[in-house]
Amino acid sequence: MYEKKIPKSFACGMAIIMEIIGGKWKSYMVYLINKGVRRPSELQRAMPSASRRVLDLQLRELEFHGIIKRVIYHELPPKVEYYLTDFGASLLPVVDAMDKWGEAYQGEFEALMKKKEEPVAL
Amino acid sequence: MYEKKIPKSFACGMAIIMEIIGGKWKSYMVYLINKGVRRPSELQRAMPSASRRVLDLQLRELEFHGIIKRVIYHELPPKVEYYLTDFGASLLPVVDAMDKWGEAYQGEFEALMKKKEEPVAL
DNA sequence: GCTATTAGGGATAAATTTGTCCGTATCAGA
DNA sequence: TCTGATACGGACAAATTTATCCCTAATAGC
Repeated sequence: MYEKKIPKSFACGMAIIMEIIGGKWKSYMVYLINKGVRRPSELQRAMPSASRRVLDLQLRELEFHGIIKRVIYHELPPKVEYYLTDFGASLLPVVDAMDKWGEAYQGEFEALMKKKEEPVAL
Repeated sequence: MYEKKIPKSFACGMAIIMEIIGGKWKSYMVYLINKGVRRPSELQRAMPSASRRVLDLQLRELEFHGIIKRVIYHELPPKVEYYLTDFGASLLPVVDAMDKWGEAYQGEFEALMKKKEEPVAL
């Protein structure tokens, strides 16, 4: 996956959940997989700005961390589906809270950021 | 702060909250500041494994994003205190949920990771 | 024969984050 | 005078994450 050189220390709860869903698209993938978007190609269509390579890598990590389970159908063209494990499902309330906060405060956040750009009055 | 080359797109709520507390120590700092650990030197003593430089950088970003407010006392030796803004305080339930999840599932997570290291039976 | 679909890896580059080291300045105390 | 505390920034290096490009392999459709 990549040999880490700095040991991770999971001193607080945040460090653990960040290790798991800290990737750029991971939390959104958990969200989508739970919504029934199961196949890699579907996931990519749902997140067009994510590169397919990175989605694959992050799916591997979610699988490695026990959040999702990969089900392989031996068909052609290949078919794979991802499902949340029970462990992964336990994340849903948290992911949901994060998403809800983001939706609720997006306006305020963007307004704040916009103010930074305004020229300072003289 | 650093000129970003890849534009951020905040298509979903998760992306926003990740932008804000995605840094390695940010969520923990929000947590600590709320607990009353206000001065940079105190924060560092509370997180000895974080480098002071990075704490400063991430404090700047939290301030930039409107999460914390810096109060400067014009004294010597210098004194600075950080406080959560109202906007920052709105994050608390989410940060708390993340932390609680981490604490609750740390055992399960580590057990899962440990299994990966076990030799496969033949 | 081309093209597209499917899932994914190898190699590598670019972007970003984190860390290290040193320097500014001021005052207090040994 | 030397050391330590305080807060912070510059310059740079190292680690990590994300992105780009190209490859495999089987089948359906034109």
